[in-house]
Amino acid sequence: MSEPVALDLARLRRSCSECSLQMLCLPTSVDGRDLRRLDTVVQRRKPLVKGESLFRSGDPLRAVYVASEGSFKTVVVNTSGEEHVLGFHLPGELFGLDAIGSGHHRCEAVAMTDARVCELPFAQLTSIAAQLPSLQGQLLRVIGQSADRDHDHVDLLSRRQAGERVALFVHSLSQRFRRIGRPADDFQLPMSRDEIARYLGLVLETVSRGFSRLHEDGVIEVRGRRVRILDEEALCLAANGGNDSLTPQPRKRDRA
Amino acid sequence: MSEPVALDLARLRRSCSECSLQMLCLPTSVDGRDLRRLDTVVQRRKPLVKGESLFRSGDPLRAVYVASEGSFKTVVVNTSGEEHVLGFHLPGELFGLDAIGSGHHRCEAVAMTDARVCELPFAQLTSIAAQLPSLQGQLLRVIGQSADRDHDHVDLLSRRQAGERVALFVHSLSQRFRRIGRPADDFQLPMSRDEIARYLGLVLETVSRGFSRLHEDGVIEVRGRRVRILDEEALCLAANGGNDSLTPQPRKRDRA
DNA sequence: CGTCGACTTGACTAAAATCAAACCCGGTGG
DNA sequence: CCACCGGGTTTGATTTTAGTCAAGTCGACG
Repeated sequence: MSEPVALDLARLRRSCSECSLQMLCLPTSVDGRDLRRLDTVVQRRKPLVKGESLFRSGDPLRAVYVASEGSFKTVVVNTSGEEHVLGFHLPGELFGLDAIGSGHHRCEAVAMTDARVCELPFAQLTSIAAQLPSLQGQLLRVIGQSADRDHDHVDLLSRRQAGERVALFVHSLSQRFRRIGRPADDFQLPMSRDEIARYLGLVLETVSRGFSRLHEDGVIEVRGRRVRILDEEALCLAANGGNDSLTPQPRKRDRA
Repeated sequence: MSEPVALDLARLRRSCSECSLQMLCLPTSVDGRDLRRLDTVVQRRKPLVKGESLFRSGDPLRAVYVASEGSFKTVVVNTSGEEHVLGFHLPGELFGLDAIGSGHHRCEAVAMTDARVCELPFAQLTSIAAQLPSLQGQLLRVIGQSADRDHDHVDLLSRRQAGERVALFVHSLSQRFRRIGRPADDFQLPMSRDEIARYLGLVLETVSRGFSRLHEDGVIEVRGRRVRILDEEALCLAANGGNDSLTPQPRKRDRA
């Protein structure tokens, strides 16, 4: 009975090895038949090119998604035509959950780079979850984690100082890179300054100045979208309003 | 077969008639035995006095809550000691879902007025949901709606102009009052200016000025916490950056 | 090698935070 | 009944901050 299970596990792990959904796709206690059934749910999708939309505001909830390659942003455009970025989604992070409440997507998902996604049809997912308690639990947890990210976003937006927002953004992005198994102190930003700005509730110039400031304070190294974290502790400090000490007086002081 | 069901429904409806969880507690297609089982989950809790906490940051997930009387706020205090308000919870609105992702609460829930809550132990809720597909669906939906509220909050915080945030806040609060069966154009705010400010990412003086401005523009009537909406359309307009037209030039113009 | 888009930097302006003073209102006690 | 708190709120004057406008710079790509 455990022979075919091992095979299925190996295959699934191979296809989703870097995926945040491992814990969703591979509940700890499921037998071979369940696993095989689960396997049928995950669908490969054709690749998307940079700028292409995966779903749009108003689309009915069909599936939730995970990028296996590339990154996405979810955005809303308000009545005045401004675009707000609700979230960034790195490879391996689940997104598209925004439609669960109403049955329709409230935002648009756009590929920030060429990308490839796995699609999990929602109806099938829930119907299988109904028969598989461990999957139900995992599903709830993953949804909850997505809500946690929204809370982090709110926390970010509530910071008064623009510099704090930028620092916290860099730091949390770093953490997320670590979680998906990539270097946390040296990475390439998949998004533009403008997109960061629309995520942080700032304008792009202010974001740029934030990066520059962190750079000249020796906290990070920035060249365009390439970021390297030199002093994580200082970064945390800067994210919590502690960077006053670095260039304290606005008076004519070079540094230290 | 339909006789005993009708009785249970009547009793449940009576106890939760104003409750947003009606659709969770009363799935459309459940038989009498299921209903009775669900009934056992909901627990009445002793009343809380103003300022009392229902749960604190770090507490393990035990239950989710609905106030039957009174209102709550959920807050986080960051490292610098500032308190951010993550959400306001009117009677009938579900809260406490923030712990689903990690198993621990990430924020603190405080009664803004004397209050009374219903408690839904989470473990029981999910185990029953596992046997009751319609309840599982309702549970997901309610969680999704909670995420929708977070998105609205993000949307609010992304607005550039302080006036827009205040206007949008008043408007969305008005909608929520309507949904719980209270007058949407004449209500008492359960929270202070300071709490609103911490929710909107502003300082209390700015919030106060926002209210005053809406008042003198004839959009709402404000006296302390009493709010009456005079012109809903103008309120929506103000929430979307359209109130420039009311007092356009900063030059020395009295009004119209 | 030139062009274009993304990013940086600077000077100025608009907006919100801060600091500080009144105000209003509900409650208390003379 | 009225004087007097005291908290929450409003309002005003000033300072700080981020937004705006406008040049530049950098780098990728044809």
